[in-house]
Amino acid sequence: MRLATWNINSIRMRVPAVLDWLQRTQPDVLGLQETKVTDDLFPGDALAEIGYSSVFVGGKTYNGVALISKEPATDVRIEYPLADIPEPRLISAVYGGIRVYSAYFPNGRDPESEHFQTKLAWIDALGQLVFAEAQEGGGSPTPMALMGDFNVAPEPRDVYNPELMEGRIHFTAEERAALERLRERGLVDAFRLVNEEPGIFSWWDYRQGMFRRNLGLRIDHVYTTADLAARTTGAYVDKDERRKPSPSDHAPVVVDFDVSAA
DNA sequence: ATGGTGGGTTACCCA
Repeated sequence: MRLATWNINSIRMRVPAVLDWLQRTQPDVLGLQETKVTDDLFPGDALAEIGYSSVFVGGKTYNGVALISKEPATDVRIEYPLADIPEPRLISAVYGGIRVYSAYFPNGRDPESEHFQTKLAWIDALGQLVFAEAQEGGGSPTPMALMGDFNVAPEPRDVYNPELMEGRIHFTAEERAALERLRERGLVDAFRLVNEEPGIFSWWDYRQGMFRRNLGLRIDHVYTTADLAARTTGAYVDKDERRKPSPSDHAPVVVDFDVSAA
């Protein structure tokens, strides 16, 4: 099973890029963030023409998330407001018995701002929600893949200059601790199970030639429950996509799982 | 410390 996550920074600006990428990459499920489109204008028809079905929730100008899949989604949940943030930042659905989330974590803006505290509260509320959903029904927990733009670089090897970035937005101790709490509860950074090198990033600021100089952050993640993580077979960031004309500021992150005997 | 770039029902916007 191939899962992918991509902050697309306007789906309408990049319909041809998404169609081309899907056809070349063939993910089973792609989570998109920052679709920046109302539901009536989501390009579901163009995706359906290449064999992908879509579920989505969005709004004008900001935010918006979607799940694009080969097999139709079941038990779709549009999950907001979360922690009192009334923005479409979370959607999930079940594919092959796995609940897959596309999540757009709040940016936080500045560690001194109220938006930063709201971000931390949102992450903790997300943790409460996903584990509660996994336990529904009382039997064995539903396997899960929580993927999206987390807006947090979890470790020093995930930022281009740990000393410079320490304490700045996306790399504060508080944000790292919030992700650590997700991992302590059983989620695993599947990417890092198979790809341990430093200097692998998923986002580069549009400004100051940051991409050209490879000054970025790894803030887009695929966190899975341990049962699924144990089946991780590969992971990569599709940096070529960020090189193209008019790219999103994020590159797609792809993680493969062998679920054949699951 | 600032601003650079780029998205979008172009805003004292947000990333």
